[in-house]
Amino acid sequence: MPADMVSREGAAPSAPRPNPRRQAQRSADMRQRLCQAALDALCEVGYESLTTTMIAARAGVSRGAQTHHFATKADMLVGAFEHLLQSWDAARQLAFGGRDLGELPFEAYLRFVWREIFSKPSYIAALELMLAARVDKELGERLRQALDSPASQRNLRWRALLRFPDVRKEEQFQYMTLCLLRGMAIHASFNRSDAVNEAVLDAWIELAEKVIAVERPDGRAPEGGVVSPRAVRGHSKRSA
Amino acid sequence: MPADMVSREGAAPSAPRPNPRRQAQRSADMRQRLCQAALDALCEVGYESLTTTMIAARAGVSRGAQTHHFATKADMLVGAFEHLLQSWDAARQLAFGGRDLGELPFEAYLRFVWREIFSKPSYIAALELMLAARVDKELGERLRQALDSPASQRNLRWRALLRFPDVRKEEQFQYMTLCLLRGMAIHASFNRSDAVNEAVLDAWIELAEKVIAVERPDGRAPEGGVVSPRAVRGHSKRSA
DNA sequence: ATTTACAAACAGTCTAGTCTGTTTTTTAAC
DNA sequence: GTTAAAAAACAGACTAGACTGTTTGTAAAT
Repeated sequence: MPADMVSREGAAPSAPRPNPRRQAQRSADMRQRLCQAALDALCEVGYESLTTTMIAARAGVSRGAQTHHFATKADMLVGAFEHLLQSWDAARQLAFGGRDLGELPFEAYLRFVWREIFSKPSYIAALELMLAARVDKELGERLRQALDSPASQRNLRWRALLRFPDVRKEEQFQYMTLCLLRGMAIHASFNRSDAVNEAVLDAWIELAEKVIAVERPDGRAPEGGVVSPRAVRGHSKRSA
Repeated sequence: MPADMVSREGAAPSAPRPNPRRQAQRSADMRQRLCQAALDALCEVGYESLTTTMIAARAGVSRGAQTHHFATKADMLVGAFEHLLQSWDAARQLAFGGRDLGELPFEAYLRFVWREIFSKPSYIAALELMLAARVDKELGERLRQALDSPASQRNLRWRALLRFPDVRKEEQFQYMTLCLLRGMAIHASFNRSDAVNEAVLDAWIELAEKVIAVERPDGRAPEGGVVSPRAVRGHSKRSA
C-alpha cells in the first residue's frame, strides 16, 4: 500500500488523482457532509421549514449532488437521523470508552445522557422526526429500523448499568427514565426555566437510587431492607 | 321605543347591548367549527402537512370566511390550541365536576389524565405545536400565553391533590409526573407497544404513592415508616 | 468505455395571504 | 315603524413564491 494519504488533502472542486479507493471515500465524505448539514438545518429551522434545497446549500454542494446521494427527502431525513445516532455513540465512546458501565454510578450515567444527548437541540430535532413519523408511515418504519440496533444496544448498556435481578422491573425502570428524559427535553425546549429541569433531574436521581438500592441485591443493599425506610424518606438536597 | 340609550354610551367601545346576540353567536359558532376542524386536521395529517385550505374545507366553510376570523395561519393554530385546552377542561369537568381533588386518590387522577389527555392523538398534536414553537418564536409566545392561565390552574389542582407540606418538593413531583406523561405520550406515538406504557404508568403510580406517603403527613402514613420496606419492594402487578 | 459523481435548470404542484365582490346583520335616521 | 347607511360575515378567485423530484448535461474515476 503506497503512502497516498498525502493526496487526501485539497479542495472539493478538483482533485485529479488516479487513486484507487478514492471513489468510495469521496462518496462517504459527501454523504457525511449532507447528513451533518441536514441535522444542523433541522435543529435551526425545525422540521416544518426544512427543505432539501436549504440542506444542499448548507453543505455547500449542488442539488444535483444531493439528489444523487439521497434521491428523496425521506432518504435525507433518515440519513440525518442515523448521523445523529452515530454522534450519540461517539459521545458515549468519548466519555466512557470501553469502560464497564456496571462500575459507574447511576447518577453519573444519567447526568451524562441528559447533558450530552437529551438536553441538546438535536434531541428535539429527533423528536420532531419521531412525531412526524406518526403520519408518515414509511418514514416511521425507516426510523424505527434505524433505531432498532441502537435500541437493543441501549438495552444491553442499561442491563450492565442496573443489573436488577428482576429483568422486567429493570426494563420498566429503564423506560420510565427514558420517558422522563424525553419529557424533560420538551419542557426545556418549550419553557424557559432550566432550573425546574435540574431540580427534576436531581429528584429523579435520588428517587432512582433508592429504587436501585432496593431492587438490586448489591453489596450495600441487603434483602432485609434495613436501608429502605430511611432511604425512601431521606430527600436531602443534592448539591448538583 | 326600547331602552337603547345604552348604545349612545361613552365613546369607542361600540358594543350594542339591547338584544342582538345573533351576530356574535354566528361568529362564535364559526370560530368553534374552524378550531375543531383545525385540531382534527392537525391530529390526522400532522403539523407539517397542515394547510389552511384543508382546515377550511374540513370545516365546510369558504376560505374567505376563514381568513375573516383567523387572518393568519398562526392565528388558526393558536385557536386550535386554545380549543384543545378547553376540551381538557371539559373532560375534567365531566369526570370530577366540582369535586374536591383532595379526596381523590392520586392513582385515580393520574389514570384519568393519562387516559383522557396524554394518551390521545390530540396531545401529540399539542406537542407538535410546542416543538414548532421552538423556531417560530411568535407562535411560541402566543402558545405560552394561552397556556398561562391553564397552567396556574393546574398548579392549584395539584396543590389540592397532593398537599405536600414542602411546596418545593410538591412542585418537583408535579413536574416530574408531567415530564413522564409527556415522554410516555411520545413513546406511545412512536413505538407500537402500549404494554410498556401501561407497565410504566403502573410502576410510577406505585412509586409515587410511596413518595406521597412519605412527603405528606396524612392519616395513613406514619412517620416511623413501618409501611415503607415492604411497600417499596412490593411491585405486585396492578389490575388496572 | 462505462459507471459513478456532480451540476444546474426545469416543471408541476401547492400554499398563505390578498383582494374584490355578495349577503346578512346592525345601527341610525326619518 | 320603515328604511337607508354601515359594518360585519361570508365567498371565491388570484398571485407570487417556494418546494420536491426529474431531467439533461459534464467531469471524474474505474
